[in-house]
Amino acid sequence: MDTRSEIIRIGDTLIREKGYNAFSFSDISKQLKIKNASIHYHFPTKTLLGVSIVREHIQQLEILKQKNSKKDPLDKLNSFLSIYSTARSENKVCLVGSLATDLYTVDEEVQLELKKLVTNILQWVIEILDEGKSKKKFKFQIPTRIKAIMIITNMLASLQLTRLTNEKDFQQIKQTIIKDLTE
Amino acid sequence: MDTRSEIIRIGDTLIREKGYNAFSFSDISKQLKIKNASIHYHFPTKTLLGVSIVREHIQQLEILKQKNSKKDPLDKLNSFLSIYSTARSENKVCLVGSLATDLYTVDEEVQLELKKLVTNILQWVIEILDEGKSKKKFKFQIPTRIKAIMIITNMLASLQLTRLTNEKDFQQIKQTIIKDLTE
DNA sequence: GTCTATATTCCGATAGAC
DNA sequence: GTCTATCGGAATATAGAC
Repeated sequence: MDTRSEIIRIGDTLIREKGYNAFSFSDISKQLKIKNASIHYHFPTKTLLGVSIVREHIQQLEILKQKNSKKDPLDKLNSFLSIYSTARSENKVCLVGSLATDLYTVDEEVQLELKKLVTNILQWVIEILDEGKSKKKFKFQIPTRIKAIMIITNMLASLQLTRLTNEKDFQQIKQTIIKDLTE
Repeated sequence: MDTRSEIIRIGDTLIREKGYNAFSFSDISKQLKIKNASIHYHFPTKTLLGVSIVREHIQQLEILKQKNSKKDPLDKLNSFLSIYSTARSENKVCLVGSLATDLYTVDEEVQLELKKLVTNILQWVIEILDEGKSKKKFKFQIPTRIKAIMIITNMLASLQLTRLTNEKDFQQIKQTIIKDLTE
């Protein structure tokens, strides 16, 4: 893979393992076995790297949406929830959760890109829930936006909380979300 | 108030506004208008300050539990949820969420103290839910532990997510949690 | 595109005077 | 308990050689 993509990949991992303010260009350069200054060639500032990492998530989400566009609502929901399952298995939190706690320490460019990501995620989950409801696959009584946010917050914070409790809790919560919608 | 308590109070605010790795002893000393070295007299290391901040939350939780011990389950639940409402109104996230994302960058003493706090929070919510169910005040069909975690994750992540969406979402989620349990 | 070398700033922490 | 002064280290970032 090209160096630029590798830097984004490693930076993403570091943000989600340790947090934005805890990782340095030096952490990345050691893993890539190149020097600090070489990272700055690809990303002159940490802010530009941060924006690129968030942008990568927006692009990956778009790809996942496309892949699922012909599937039924339950498959779409499972695809969405699998994002968090993958993170859980790697003991990472999600990018939104990690950057939200550090929000007021990152430059405005990163904040704005993160808002775009959140908007896109929320929009997709709302679409999935609305489609599921109109096709009689999902049942829920509250506004779709609130239902969507409550599913997202369950998953987002489960990644954080089950670092401190029990990994099994995460799987049960995921199953409960699906059961709650489909029964 | 004594300097030691003020340091804990300011440190707590900084962790929940900006994150553990983004705040420095210098931030605290500027606010208190004393010098950096004076902070180190009260807390020789950042880790000791971190542990003291988490411990303060454990103590405040215990006080809140005591205050509510004679009240009915719905009042207890409202008291618990009000912790997050207060945080939301100050645009802070909760301590658990903030430190969970930075978990692998803090010393083991802080991690262990945070686990104690999480255990205590979870235990209290489980007690409230069990009492509410046995007194026919609350209805829910899933294991109490899972229900408790899902309520906690809704609130914890709402503080983070609504930094990026809309503050009104937070209030609706809180109301939905109560409605879901009581209807 | 990667390197060496360096500038600058900030951080956690300590010694010792008052 | 607070101060001045300072150490050692690490961070972001840049200049210029290869």
